[in-house]
Amino acid sequence: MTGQSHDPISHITGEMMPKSTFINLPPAKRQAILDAAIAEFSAHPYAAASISRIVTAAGIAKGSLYQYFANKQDFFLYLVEYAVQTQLQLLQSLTPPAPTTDFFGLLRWQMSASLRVGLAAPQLARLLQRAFAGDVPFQAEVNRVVGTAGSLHLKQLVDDGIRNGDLRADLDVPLTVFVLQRVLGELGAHITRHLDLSLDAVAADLTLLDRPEVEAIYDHLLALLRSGLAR
Amino acid sequence: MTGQSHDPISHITGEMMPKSTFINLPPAKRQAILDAAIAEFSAHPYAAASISRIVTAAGIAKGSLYQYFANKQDFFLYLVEYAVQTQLQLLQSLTPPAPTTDFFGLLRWQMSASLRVGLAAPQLARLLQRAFAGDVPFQAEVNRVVGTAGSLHLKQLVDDGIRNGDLRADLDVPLTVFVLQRVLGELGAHITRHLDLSLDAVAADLTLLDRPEVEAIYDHLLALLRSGLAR
Amino acid sequence: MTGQSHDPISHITGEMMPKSTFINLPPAKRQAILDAAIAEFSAHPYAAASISRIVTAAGIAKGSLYQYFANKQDFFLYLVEYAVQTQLQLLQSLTPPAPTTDFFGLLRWQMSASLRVGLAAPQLARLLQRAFAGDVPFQAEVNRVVGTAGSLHLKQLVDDGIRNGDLRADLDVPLTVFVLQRVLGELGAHITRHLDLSLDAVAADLTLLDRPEVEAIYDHLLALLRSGLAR
Amino acid sequence: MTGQSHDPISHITGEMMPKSTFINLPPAKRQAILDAAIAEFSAHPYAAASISRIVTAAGIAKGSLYQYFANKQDFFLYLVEYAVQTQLQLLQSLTPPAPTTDFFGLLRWQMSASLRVGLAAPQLARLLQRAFAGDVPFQAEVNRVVGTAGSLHLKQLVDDGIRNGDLRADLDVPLTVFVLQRVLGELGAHITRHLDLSLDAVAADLTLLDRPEVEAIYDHLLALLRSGLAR
DNA sequence: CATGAATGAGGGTTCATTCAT
DNA sequence: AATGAATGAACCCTCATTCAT
Repeated sequence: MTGQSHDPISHITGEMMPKSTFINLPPAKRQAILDAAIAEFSAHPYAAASISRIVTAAGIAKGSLYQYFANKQDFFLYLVEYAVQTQLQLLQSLTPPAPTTDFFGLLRWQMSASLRVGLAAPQLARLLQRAFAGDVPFQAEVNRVVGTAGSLHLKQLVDDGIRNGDLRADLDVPLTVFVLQRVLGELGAHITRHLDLSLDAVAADLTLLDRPEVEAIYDHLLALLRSGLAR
Repeated sequence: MTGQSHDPISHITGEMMPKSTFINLPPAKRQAILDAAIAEFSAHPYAAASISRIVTAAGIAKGSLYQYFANKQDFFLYLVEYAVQTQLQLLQSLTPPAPTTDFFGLLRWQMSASLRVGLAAPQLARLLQRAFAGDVPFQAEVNRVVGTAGSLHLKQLVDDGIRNGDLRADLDVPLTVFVLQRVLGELGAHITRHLDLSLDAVAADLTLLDRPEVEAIYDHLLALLRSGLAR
Repeated sequence: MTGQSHDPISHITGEMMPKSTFINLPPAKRQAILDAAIAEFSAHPYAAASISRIVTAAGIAKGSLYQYFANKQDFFLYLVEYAVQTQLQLLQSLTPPAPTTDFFGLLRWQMSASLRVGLAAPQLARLLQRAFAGDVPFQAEVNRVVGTAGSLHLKQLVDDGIRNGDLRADLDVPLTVFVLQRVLGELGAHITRHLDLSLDAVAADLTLLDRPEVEAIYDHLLALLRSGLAR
Repeated sequence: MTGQSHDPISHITGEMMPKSTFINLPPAKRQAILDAAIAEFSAHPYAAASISRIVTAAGIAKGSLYQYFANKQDFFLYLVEYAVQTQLQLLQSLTPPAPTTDFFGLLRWQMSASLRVGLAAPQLARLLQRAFAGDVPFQAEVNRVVGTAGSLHLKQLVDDGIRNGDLRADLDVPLTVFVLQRVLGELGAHITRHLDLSLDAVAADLTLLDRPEVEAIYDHLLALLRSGLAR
């Protein structure tokens, strides 16, 4: 496949795709650019991230980047999309739970999985955090690119839990999803902080997450969500 | 020498306070500067916020700002501190709950209070969010300035709840504090989003929070935290 | 009050004035900037003229120019205005004709005067030519700055000529003004070309225009305009 | 080697012709390139005209253009030549005047004809205007390409007029040609401006030029040139 | 012959900070 | 103490041209 003509999709999906020139790049070069860009955009807020530093780190000419992407915003949106896709792939590479698992079993798997995904690619996670933290002047485009992927998945989980009878039927579903999102989203940060681990250390050795202290935190959190705080 | 070179000394002396010149300013002028700065730093990420726009809006000379603060970072840190103090004052101005109230009663008050505080001064809230969202290249200094104010207060609440017997004695206290922090921190956003209110509308008319739907959300969240999700 | 309040004056006067910073510059420095800018904008079309070359030639920092003018367009518009004013002053410095001179006498003086003005400051003349030659992407602003100065003066001349009885009463005045404008506007170019003079040579020594051949051309042109081409 | 470096050889060999590759192109493709280029170079000053936009609009590869033409200047010079040729062809396609017509009759036909030609192909006219307005950094080459075509024709007309006895024998011929050139060159602009017509409107409907007001302007201008301004 | 990715100098502009007044 | 002009590095982006495929 050559694909050197104009990409018909880009007209439909708007400016969130790289030009075909980037797609057709030798994988090693493409990855070098991605690596440099992810490092830069995860280390600095969007406004402070520097295209110049990226091209220097990637070893390409500045003009080349503008053959691949229309502008800084387009570039960043592509990285956001790439980060989402990569994280989804990471997620799917993990051993899924048995299909018969109940809600809290699934939630436990979800905890471990999102932790591992977040820590396996901490730069991608940081980049995505930035994309949603009001860091960018084009929040709407970010949302359009990412869609509601994250919360939709959780909503499905809760809906199924109610249907299965695992959860109370009178739950405020949006509120429940909100709580789960907020808690799961930063659970990794809590654990690393609480166990005095550095993000880098964990990223370098994910087996640090197999420690019983971590399992204990999962258990505590599950107990809290399952039965509440009250005596 | 010109430019944005870092002063190595500032790291040693730890400047985070305005010089006395700012303290001694006529209150009206001081407030004009604060207003302009808070508007700018809440509207733009730290890196994109412009000193030039601030001094223009405040009607002062650019050089004057550098008589009051060592540099942009020092200025921002002062604003963070100011925001924290102001929010604490707002909090203390609200009718406190009866001292005999139990943990969940206190928590309910806390929900309403943090919502009102966040919405009464949305710019300050936004600025603080930015300060913690990795927006700034001097995260450590931010944490040093703010201290553990927020979570300390919640820890106290939980500790008391356990002591009073309102809460289960086997709670993982740091984990519980973490959950409460995460949930309370964005509860306002969830409510405004869920009830289709705009932040500005609520900020303009805090009585919108007196609607029964809001109370219902408090109730649901309290029930969830008290008794958990399980049937 | 805070925010990015607009300067109320700029809305009225429009962006065609330098900031006061330029006005207050030491005359020598101000002139150096003007000289460098006029040289650049007369030597290159607007789009090809380089701010970088100007500041280098003027010996100032690039940022300084942006303290004086809002942007390239604003800068250029100021130069256009300056060129018009300077040429008017040059014009007024020439010995005016006796007040009783008839139309064709006045026209003869006008020929000589506009020639001398155009050649005394050939860069300004060239810059103004560019400003009207569709060189700039903001033609409307150029016209607003310059106004109808040039053609108004000629119209006055023609109107007076008709009133005095020097000219036929049935003239199409706008057409006549158009013809005079077109012919006078490039008369200097015709003369230098025809007499094999270089613009620079004439600019360096205006007395070259005192040659009888030049006077002869005036006479021929006057005769042509007075009595037409027909035998 | 990259960049906009000048090829020193091109000055010697005087490339102003397209390479044979362009001549041998399928007519449809060749015309697409010409159309795109004329649109671009008539819409933007030479320095601001973009080769990238041209190849995009023409649907060809950027490199292909450099197979046809040595560089931007060479390309532009070819377009100038093409514009001149095309306008001459347009001119010859108009009903010529009777061969016995006198000078002023021929001039009247010339007025109408140059108006129609200029308005029938306004982009070509605009491009030629730019080529002569000092828009380009290679004025000498432009003049060499176009030659003295325009003024030669007028000179012929004047010479014949004198020989026929239609014109005064003591005319300064170069001056007369100069006057006619200047007046005829912008007559279209004067008429459209004076009659409140837009260039586009006239270009779309050339019959707008058949209005009696236009004829009246021709008559006035002829009278002015024939008998002069004096009473 | 056609292609279009690669180039890097150069474009205009903004920035936080300094310092002479 | 207050000023605001001066600075020049850094910003994002565009350009005409080349050359390996």
